[in-house]
Amino acid sequence: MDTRTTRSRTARDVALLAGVSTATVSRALNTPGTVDPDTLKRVRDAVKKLRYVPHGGARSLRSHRSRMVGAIVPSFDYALYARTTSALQQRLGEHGYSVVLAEHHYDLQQELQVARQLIEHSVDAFMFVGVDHDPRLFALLEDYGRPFVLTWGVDSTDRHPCVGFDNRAAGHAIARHVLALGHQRIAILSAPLEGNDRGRERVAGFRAAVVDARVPEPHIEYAERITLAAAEKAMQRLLRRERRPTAVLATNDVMAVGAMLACRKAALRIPEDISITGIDNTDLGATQVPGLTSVKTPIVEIGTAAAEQLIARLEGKEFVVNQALPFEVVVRGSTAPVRRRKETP
Amino acid sequence: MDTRTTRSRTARDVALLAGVSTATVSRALNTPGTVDPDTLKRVRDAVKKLRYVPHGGARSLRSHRSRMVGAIVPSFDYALYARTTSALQQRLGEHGYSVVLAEHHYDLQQELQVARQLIEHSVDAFMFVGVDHDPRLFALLEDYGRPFVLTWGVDSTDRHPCVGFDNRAAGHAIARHVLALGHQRIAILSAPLEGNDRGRERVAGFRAAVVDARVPEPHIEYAERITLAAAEKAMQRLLRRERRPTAVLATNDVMAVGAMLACRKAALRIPEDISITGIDNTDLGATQVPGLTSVKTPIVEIGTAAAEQLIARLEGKEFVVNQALPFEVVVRGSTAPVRRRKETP
DNA sequence: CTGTTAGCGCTTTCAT
DNA sequence: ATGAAAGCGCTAACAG
Repeated sequence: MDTRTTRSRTARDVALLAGVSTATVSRALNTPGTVDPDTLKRVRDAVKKLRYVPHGGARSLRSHRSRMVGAIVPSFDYALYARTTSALQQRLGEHGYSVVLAEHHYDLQQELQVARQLIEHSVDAFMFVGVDHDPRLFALLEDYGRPFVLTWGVDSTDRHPCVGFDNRAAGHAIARHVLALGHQRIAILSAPLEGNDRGRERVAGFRAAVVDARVPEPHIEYAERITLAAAEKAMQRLLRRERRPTAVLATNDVMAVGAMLACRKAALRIPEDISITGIDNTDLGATQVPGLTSVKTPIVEIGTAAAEQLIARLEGKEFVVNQALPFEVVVRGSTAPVRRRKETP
Repeated sequence: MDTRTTRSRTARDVALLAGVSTATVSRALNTPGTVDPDTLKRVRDAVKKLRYVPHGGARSLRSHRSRMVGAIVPSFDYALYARTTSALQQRLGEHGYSVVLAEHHYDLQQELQVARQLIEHSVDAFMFVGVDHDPRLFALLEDYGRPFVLTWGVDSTDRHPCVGFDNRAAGHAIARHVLALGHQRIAILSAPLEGNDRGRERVAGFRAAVVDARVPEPHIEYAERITLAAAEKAMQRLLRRERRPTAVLATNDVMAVGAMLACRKAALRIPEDISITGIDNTDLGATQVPGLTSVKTPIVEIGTAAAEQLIARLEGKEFVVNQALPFEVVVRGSTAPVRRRKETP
């Protein structure tokens, strides 16, 4: 018995068995239409019999294409980017592409590092989350001629292809909802904003709406990480301040649900004592009691559209450079009209 | 300007600039200890200057190693496997490995298909979820000499390396908790069990505990998919049956929270009218009111341990073949002692 | 439609 | 410690 760790068959083995040349094996596999049906069958039988799997490395070495796409996301927690990636993978899979996935934990340096690693593994194209990145990342991609698509945001400067939605507008929309309910003492509960342009835009949208409404400048409290525990702590800090807000705008659902947890522990009633909003419309928020008012963002659609754009580009077809997908405010029980001043001490 | 899509530099370019041979460039990169410090510096400078990234395909073609590991999971939804994979990636990343991720949506045929695709992309090793797989999968892995680790379960037959926990024991433990509260009319709310040995084991554990307690055989209601909506529907079917159960054991937290949603709509009080349990101890369950009683499973630990096992094997070191990690019942407000018969019509 | 040939970029002997 | 040379498995270019 052969004891080597890898004992793969090669195109030569298949060629020998089928009585053809390796070139014909290659054609049978890649452009079956150009091969005689009889020959094709013999090759396919040989492939099956030998359990032949071609060597992608050799293929990409020769053809400069690997049929792999890299997806680099901030984090897999809370299923948000995981679901976008899942949609991406699904659509790309239909076209014979595999997806190589990596996280950078909101560290744009690490993002660059990881991208380099994936270029080394010959991925043909990239999906990134967010529009702000290390300039060296763009230089690298340009250098190695790798197409890419930025997601979860829209590039206002139109410099790079992207598929996402207007995070600022989303923040603005949900803040408008809260303002329309009469709230004047509004606070913002934010995820860390380093390397997180989505969060920054959302906060900017919140503030713009509040300022436009001539309501006092909102206090911003930052959580140390995007986790329920960190959000809860930040909310507790917020509640310890002088004048408690009547409404809290959180930059995403995790922050918002963390805020809800803090309110429960502080025996504050939602929405009677305080209104809370999230963004992203996750199951986590939707299943709370009361349900979390949030913005439904195009989580899955982004993945599908990004895949389609990349496929188009890789196949040299036309594509829409800048795609802004729609979002929608979803009102649930966590927001209500503000109560009379005297009732909230 | 060069208009080719890929204009990568090669080891030759680096060699020329550094005034050495390509062999030395290779050594400088892979075994820096065997190269003269001066030469090493010249090579490294050249690498940096040219923004040289080696071609992984060529490397794996020659060296039979790609430093990529494939992780094939059922699904990214609900962050469960995503978090395991995240831990896997983190640990593997520290050792210079990248992770290629793929889903199979509980279809073991597709799993086989995807594995073949990843072998084509030369991944060095695999992580799979669950212990039951298509026999052809194992044949393929054997054939191509790829080490693998099965996760999220333990292989009772000891045939394959695995890192997980005893799902049957987990189901048994939480069922014991419910039985100890005096429940006698117990129902099981199950995820689809096709291609899902974790679910099957959990259900088996539930049943064993119930049967041992000489309590009537539990009715099993199946959801069509692992989603909140499908779970809610299944629970509604359960509630329409003749004698409503006083406790429902769900095979995971998503099923359990879906059950909670159905109870809310039916105006059933939890836990006064009905007790509900999950498994996996997710944030989704923990943040419900009342909190979901569940089993805390080693979600992250599985990923880390799987990574460590694979690294050990890839580096030819000793490793523990069969790792069973601990779990723990977490009691929250969704379970309570059964009420007197007459109070539940 | 099919075979021959060359070579992608790298690592690995084997020399020195 | 370094270089020369061979070749991993595949596909593209060219001939027939």
